[in-house]
Amino acid sequence: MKTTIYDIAKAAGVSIATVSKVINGTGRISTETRERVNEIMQELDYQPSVVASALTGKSTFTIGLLIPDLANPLYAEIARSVEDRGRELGFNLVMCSTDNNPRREGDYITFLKQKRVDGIIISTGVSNEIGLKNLAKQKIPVALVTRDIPSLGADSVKIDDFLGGYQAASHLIGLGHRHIAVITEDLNLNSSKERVRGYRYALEEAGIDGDKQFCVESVSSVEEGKRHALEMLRSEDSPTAIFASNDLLAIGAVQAAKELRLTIPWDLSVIGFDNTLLAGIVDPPLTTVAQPIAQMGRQVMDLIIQEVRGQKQTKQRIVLMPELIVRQSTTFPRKV
Amino acid sequence: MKTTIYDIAKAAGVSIATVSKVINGTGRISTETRERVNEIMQELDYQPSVVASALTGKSTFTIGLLIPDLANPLYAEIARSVEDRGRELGFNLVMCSTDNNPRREGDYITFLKQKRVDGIIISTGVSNEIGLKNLAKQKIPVALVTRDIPSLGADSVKIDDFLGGYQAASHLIGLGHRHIAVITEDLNLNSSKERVRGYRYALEEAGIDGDKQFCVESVSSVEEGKRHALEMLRSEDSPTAIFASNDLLAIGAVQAAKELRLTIPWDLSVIGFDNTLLAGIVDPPLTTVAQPIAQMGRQVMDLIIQEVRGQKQTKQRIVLMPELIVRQSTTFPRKV
DNA sequence: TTGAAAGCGCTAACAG
DNA sequence: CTGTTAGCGCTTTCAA
Repeated sequence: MKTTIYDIAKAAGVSIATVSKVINGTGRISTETRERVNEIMQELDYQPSVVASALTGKSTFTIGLLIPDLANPLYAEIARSVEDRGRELGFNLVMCSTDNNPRREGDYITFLKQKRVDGIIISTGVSNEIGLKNLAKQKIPVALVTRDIPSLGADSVKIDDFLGGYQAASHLIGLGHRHIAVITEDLNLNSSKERVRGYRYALEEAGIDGDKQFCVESVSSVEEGKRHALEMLRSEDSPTAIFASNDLLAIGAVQAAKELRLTIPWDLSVIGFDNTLLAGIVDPPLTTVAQPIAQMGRQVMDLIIQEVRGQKQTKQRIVLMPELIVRQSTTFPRKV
Repeated sequence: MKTTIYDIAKAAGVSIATVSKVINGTGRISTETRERVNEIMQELDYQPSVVASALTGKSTFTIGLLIPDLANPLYAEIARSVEDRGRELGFNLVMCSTDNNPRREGDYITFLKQKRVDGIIISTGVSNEIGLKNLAKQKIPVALVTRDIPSLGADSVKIDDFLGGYQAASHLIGLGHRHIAVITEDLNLNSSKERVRGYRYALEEAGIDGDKQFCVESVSSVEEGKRHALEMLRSEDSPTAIFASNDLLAIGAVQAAKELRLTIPWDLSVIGFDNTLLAGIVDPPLTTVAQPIAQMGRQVMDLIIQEVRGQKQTKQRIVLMPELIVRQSTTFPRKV
């Protein structure tokens, strides 16, 4: 049998109440008994059950994290930073990869509710908002990273996607590009939409007709990015630069260019988004718009824990600035 | 207040025992009452508390996963497949990135014990074996992926690392290489040791003196791999090929070669290990030894769940075969 | 400073 | 087929 608080109490010759108090540092206990109890707990390798303690109304000390796909480096990196901050604060993370599948999302949310997690962090794509609103109604703390759902009124941490798109396009325009295509992830995502909007804004500012540029929506994967890029590059008026709304797609574009024997950046400039591990590894290294991933993960965890602890009166929306990282996949256009 | 089994019982005009039975499908309940109870649970959006149910001795339906680093694609991919199988079976995963830090490992194990997880899957590096043996003593199911600790006698799923190393070296030797350096991860890891052993075996078989080859131990990262490769390549008798014990290190080697203006594979062949997402993305695409990651994740989860359910009498060690994936980072040596 | 006892939400005999 | 009841391990008044 697992050793319980009763075993400790008996061995120490005190009541379970006393043991409970020394565990939690509550009430007033004589140094003497405290020490004795502590020793005994050590000896018996006693681990208080958070299951039992949670049943009495305390925290479960676990947070759920919903992301599209753990195998996608962006989300793995986010998860890692969230996990780290959680550990520092004494909370564990249960991982939920949804593949942006609303059904799976729902299933996970149900699981998490049944487990009575203290809060849920959401970074997943096209959330079934109904489910989320329900959470809010049930007073389960929710926080968003990487995205925001304005109508939800939840804590959130994200970058200014509009600005990111703007920076990317401006960089290209500054280099002299006038014919800039975009491959974007699902436009139902606010973040994607904003990135494209920023891009368009930069175009307009430069007097370029945005409507005449290629703009395709793509599933977020290297293969699909490649497929779309190939199509673009094979067309009559192929672009001199491609702005991809994330690194995966950008890498697809790079591969497409190679397949067509185009040299990057001379024959084609490519700019990505996110600055994941991958961006530094492709050849040539990818110019991209960086999200401060580590910081974002840390901050959402902080937000949600504050919420859990009831230390917060107001929700907050934190917006961080993206940063253009210039590497070697962009340069001035060779052709006019 | 959260709705409880009592609320349902009252609303349905039955006892909580009855409700419990319909929830769990135990006992004999009339179709009529079952339906009524089910309806009410729906209406009230009732979620049975696994916290409470766990306290009565049932499962917590959560498994802990210890890995070195979630941000490392290999482990992210493993985690993903473990997670997927878990979901199918009704289990959640709590993520623990240890950075191979024994202290952190210990902390996580303590957390997991307190949460009363049903089992722990371990893929982390230099585990403090004492902690693990303790788990076994406390009858907490443990399973290993990617690695094995013979003295532990636990379930495990891994590939034949020796064979993998042998395949890698044989491939290179077959191409005509005679001067093959190796950059390996921490040799305290059994898997690394085996890979190197396999490599040496192939060398001997071909009558090559293994002792005269470079062999450096490196921290597992692109940067460190690069640093070591640079050193090798700058030396007098630089190798014509490098065998790296994982893709990260291999990529470092690729970058080193580029920095020295060596063309891969013509001036230098590089072969990696693991076949992560990265292998297909570097330029040139990496020849590497693949681990069947998805399958491994699935199988450990299966093993540990069987253990949890008490459906197993004997532990088992599952050894899968690695597979050489030839891409474009290897060819015959140009220089003699 | 300590302890007795009620209760958290649910399961599992055991009775009816 | 259904209900009563005694726990599961811990927290928290409330007395002592």
